[in-house]
Amino acid sequence: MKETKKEKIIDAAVRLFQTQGYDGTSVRDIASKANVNVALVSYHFGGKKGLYEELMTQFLEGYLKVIKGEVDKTFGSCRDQLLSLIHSLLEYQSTNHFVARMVHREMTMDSVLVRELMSTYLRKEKHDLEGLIRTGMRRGEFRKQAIDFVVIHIRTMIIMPYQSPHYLSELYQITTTEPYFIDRYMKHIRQWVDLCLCKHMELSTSTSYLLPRSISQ
Amino acid sequence: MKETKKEKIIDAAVRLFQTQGYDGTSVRDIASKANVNVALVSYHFGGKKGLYEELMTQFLEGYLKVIKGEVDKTFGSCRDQLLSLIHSLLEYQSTNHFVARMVHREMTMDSVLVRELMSTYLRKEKHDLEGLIRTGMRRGEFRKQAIDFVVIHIRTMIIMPYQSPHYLSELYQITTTEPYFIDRYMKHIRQWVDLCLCKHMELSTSTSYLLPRSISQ
Amino acid sequence: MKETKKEKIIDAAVRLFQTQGYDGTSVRDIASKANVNVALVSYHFGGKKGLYEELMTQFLEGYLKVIKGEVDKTFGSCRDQLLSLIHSLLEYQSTNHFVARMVHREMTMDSVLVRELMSTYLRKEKHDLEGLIRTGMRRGEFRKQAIDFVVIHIRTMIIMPYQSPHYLSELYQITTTEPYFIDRYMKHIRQWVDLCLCKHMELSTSTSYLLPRSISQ
Amino acid sequence: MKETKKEKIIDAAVRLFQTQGYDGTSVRDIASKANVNVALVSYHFGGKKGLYEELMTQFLEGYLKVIKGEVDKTFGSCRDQLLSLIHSLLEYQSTNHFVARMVHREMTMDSVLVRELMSTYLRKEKHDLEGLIRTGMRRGEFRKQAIDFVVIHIRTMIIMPYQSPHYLSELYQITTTEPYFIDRYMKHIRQWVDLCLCKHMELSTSTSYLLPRSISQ
DNA sequence: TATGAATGAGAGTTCATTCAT
DNA sequence: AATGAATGAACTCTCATTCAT
Repeated sequence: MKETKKEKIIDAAVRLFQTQGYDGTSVRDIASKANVNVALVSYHFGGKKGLYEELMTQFLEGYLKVIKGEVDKTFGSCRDQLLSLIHSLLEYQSTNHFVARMVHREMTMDSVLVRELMSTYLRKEKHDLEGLIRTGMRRGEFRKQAIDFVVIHIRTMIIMPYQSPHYLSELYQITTTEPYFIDRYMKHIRQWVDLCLCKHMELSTSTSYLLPRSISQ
Repeated sequence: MKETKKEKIIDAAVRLFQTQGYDGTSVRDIASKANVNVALVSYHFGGKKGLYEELMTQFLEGYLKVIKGEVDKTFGSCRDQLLSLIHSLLEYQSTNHFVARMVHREMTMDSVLVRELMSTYLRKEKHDLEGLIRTGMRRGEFRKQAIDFVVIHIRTMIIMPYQSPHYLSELYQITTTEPYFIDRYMKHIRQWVDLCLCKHMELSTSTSYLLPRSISQ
Repeated sequence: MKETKKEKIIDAAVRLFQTQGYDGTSVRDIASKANVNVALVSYHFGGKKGLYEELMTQFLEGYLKVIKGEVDKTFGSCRDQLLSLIHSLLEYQSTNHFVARMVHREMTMDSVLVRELMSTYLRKEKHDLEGLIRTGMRRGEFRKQAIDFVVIHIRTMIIMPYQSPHYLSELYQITTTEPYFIDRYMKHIRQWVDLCLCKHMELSTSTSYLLPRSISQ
Repeated sequence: MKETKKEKIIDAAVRLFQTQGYDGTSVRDIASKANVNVALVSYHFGGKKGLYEELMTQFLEGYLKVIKGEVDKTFGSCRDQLLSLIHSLLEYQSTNHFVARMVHREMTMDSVLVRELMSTYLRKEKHDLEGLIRTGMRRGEFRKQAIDFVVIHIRTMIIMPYQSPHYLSELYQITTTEPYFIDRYMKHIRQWVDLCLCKHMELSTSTSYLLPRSISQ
């Protein structure tokens, strides 16, 4: 057996949580989709809630790690760093798109866990994004404006394709997992960054930013 | 009794669905919060599902009606019409912010109902938004660019404050229901419209668009 | 309105009890089939149980009355009287075949009511049937044999077509309500009476008994 | 534990269905009579309906098997074979008298399941009984007469003691499960067969038919 | 006489979890 | 590590009935 039973449970859970939500998915659903005994969920994860929390934190930890990795890089411009960060987060979510979707939906719930996760993970995300924008403004790269809405706007753009993929695919036949989606979407984002965020004179001259080869436009 | 029991049920349901999600809310929760007998939910709405569907369609119908109302108005510019439309939709959601939040979350589920609602309601929303943008481009008001992402971007901005209000309030102390939130948020959106959507020369000259007094900037 | 609402309820109840049994039929079923408000059942009959008991006793009272009417007639022979009695009971059940079916099924339940009805009604039926058979034996018309089984056998034959009409129609395409069924069935019963009950020498001579014209063989 | 919990459920269900009917019995009744958790009924039988169907089909399958066993035997006369068949069916029902009573009552309902069971099981019963009677007529053992009513009559006699045992015990103090009941009842049936079914000349000579010792008269 | 709203009780089923094996 | 049996709690919904109108 290639995949351990524990992994099979995770895979099944992710897929079901993503489609039906946490409360809409039963342990039996998961077990039967994973071809595994029901009791195993409790055995391996200490129950449905444990499995759920593991999925949430794993995703968010990876998410944070991506941010940290990008923030630690040295870039010529804040603009390029921001675009690289956004790109990496899109790729991370694309790789784990089922979990991503699940996490984004569950994060709209009003529970103790969600509040905790926000404090633990999203606060860091907020902090790092704000730091980046603030630096850009200080350096004169970005236009001065209310920082809150800018950060929120950026975050919304990052998350949207994996929060409403169903909407995109149903109404626009856009599959957020297909190879070139991120490239196309990045073009849109880059435009936003250059027009809305950066100071205007620079906008026509600087057209490229450094990226790993694989995601070059 | 001022509020009929049927209305009390709706109010309770909206509040609970919004916080815990549809599957996370039990009929008994609703009934007890509404100070009403459990059986009354089935009596008035034909069950939990019926109540849920009524809430969803009611909200979406009202949403569409707002769009229709705005599209039928005559404006000097597409820009002003777009901004007025966005503003009205924000106000509509603000008035029904509990339902709005519930609907936006449930719309990320993968169910037959959601698919139907998308076809019935969101397809119209998409159609009208696209029409508006396309007209603006034809008239030379808006810059030519991929229409898909533009529409999606606009929709995302409209919806975001009521899809993730919890995030905003928890991390930014932004209450999306407070009186001036819409004004502040509109300023941000207007900036986006002028910078990203409109052709640049005009951007510094036209600064106002017609709105009812109450929402003047 | 030709039929009063009370009668409409009775009709609907009879049809439903007959098909689904008492416990399998809800007051709402009855009311909706009768196009009548649910509360009317309680109003007119003091509840589902009251309606049920009224149907049961009405049928059984009529049943007893038929027996009494036949027993009081004067016949030349016990054989003819027995056959006339059987015939009348078949006709009575045929006229009220829905109630008949319902009563016969419900009579196989084990409840206080059933026990009471047995004591009140079926005991009389038993008494009269036994009397008739006993007289026939005393007069030398009927062969002497265990009276218990004979009476039970006769009763079973009387009841069978309305206790298992569904069986007959499903497997034999015999409709127990069609005009000539009773005639055909009586021929069978008469054969049984003549062969099994009567002394043999007489069997070929006496061939007819007095009946209303319509059911003449 | 001698009896498994599954068996305990079956026993309790049979007893309750028999007394109160299927619709009159609740799963909780069954579980509490069986000293078992309510959920176990759904676990083992997939719900009340599943349990019910299992009981029905199990009984009817056994019933058919008895018929098949008798039909396959070789007898000197059709009369003896018929009597042996009837005897075996009485014994089978006597052994499972609770289920028998339940099945016979439920078979008078008008449901999809009943229609299916009739097609599946009772059609075979009808076929075999008809075959036996027809052979008897061809061989000259049985008097020629309408075969339908004969078969129905026989079936009615076979079933009656277990369809209306309550009637018998209440009004006649006849317990259909007591050891000698079948013997006494068989005497009555044999009389019917000899008088009504067989040709008359033979009736006084042939008085016995081969049976296993245990049921010799 | 008739009704729609409302109710408490109980229906059958599913839930996540535990336990002995 | 893995399982099938078993459980108590909770689920949604329907039940027959009552009540004010």
